Amino acid sequence: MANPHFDPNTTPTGVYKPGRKRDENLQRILDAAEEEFVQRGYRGATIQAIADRAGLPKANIHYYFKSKANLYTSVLNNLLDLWNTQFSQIQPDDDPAVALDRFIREKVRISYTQPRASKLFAMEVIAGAPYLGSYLQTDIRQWVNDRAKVIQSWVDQGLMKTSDPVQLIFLIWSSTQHYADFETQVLTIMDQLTYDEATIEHISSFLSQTILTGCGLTPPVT
Amino acid sequence: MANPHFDPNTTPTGVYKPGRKRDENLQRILDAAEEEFVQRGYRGATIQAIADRAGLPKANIHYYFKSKANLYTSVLNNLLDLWNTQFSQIQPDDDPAVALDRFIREKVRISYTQPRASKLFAMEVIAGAPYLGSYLQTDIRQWVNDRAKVIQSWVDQGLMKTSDPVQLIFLIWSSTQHYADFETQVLTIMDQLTYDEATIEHISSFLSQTILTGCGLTPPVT
DNA sequence: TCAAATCCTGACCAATTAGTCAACTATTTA
DNA sequence: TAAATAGTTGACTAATTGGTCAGGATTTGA
Repeated sequence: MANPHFDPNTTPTGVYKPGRKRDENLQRILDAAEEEFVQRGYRGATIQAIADRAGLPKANIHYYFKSKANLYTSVLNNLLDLWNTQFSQIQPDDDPAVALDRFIREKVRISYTQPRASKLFAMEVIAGAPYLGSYLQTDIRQWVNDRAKVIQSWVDQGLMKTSDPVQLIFLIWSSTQHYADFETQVLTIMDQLTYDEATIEHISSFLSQTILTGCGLTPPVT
Repeated sequence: MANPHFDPNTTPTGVYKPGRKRDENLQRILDAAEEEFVQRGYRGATIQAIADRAGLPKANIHYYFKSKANLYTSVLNNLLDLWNTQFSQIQPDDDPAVALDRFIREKVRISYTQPRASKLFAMEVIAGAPYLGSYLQTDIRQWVNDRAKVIQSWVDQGLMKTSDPVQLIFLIWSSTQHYADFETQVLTIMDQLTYDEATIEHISSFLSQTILTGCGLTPPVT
């Protein structure tokens, strides 16, 4: 069959038939594309470079993704999916010290295991979020507001102190994200080639200790 | 004279003669280039787009900068210069609460007045710092280590607590930088179009309050 | 087994890219 | 004023870009 352009989740006939090399190739391409987009930005990344990295001919990329924009949004959607399934919820009847400590540790761990996802998200937002704009206005805004309400309920119950739950989320967000996004700088300054388990534990404990104390909480013993 | 390529700080004959339209054009180009590099990345930015933004013909850009790489490094150097002249020193005999509060406020203010410089630096580091590598290993590493030593001396004097001065600098760095780099996201979530003086004051106070308390300090009254 | 479905890819194309250059104008200076 | 210097720019080039396409190879299922 001639090559009709199609959505990455459907086959040329529009009927999804799993298996074959499809899944494997899709993953290779998405993986290569993520790395190229992080290193070069959307416009700077080339299909040819993505193809080379994936070990496939360029035309094969266009067999799976109808355009560069389509490939990019697929990578971004992958990232947001991963992200939505990684973080525990926080609840008004949780112990704030335990819940915030767990959140900080989860976030640092993701910076360690999925640094490219963090970096790609950062690149996109810094560039003005041309492809993510609607997510920021709906999903992410909702995500922050929901958590801010829980934190406010803890404050109202007299369990912790903070003058602005939204800024507290930004503080946790930025300080943890930093270890992924500024990996190059952090590792250079810390004289290390890569993060290891001990470093991750050290960073998590430092951030948990400092931020929780800053909110009048006693960090849980771990 | 035919157009010899030359360093942005020398004229075609290699003898600097100030004045004329030179300085004005250089500034227009550097300004336009900074914006394009932030929005599109190094590889994604085009000389044509920079020329259009600066209101000059493309060939004129190449009259002032011999190559795209030369223009990019000029923009980066501009950024590092600005940055080196903006921050107060901190000293072992300073009051840590006052010094850290001032540092946090200076850093937030620069995120507000110079967001593009912060963003460009972030893009470069996220992409792996291909053009900044040596600065990270020398200047910036030194900058962090010097300040870490001062903080450690405060800890040793019993004036404050922190388990790791380097991580504390990262915490201040990341949480303040966040308001420049993630401007788009922060403004969306906070339901604002731009930062204003009141917001900057609110953010600075929140960060100072939380981080200083986290280090066992009492934030100075402002 | 064999036809349909899926997958693969070299060759091609129009548009865009960074960079060049020669010919020009404008300004300075002696 | 005239020669030297500085600044300007349209037209060009070779290389690269995202995307197309025809035709072939491989896999599947009835």
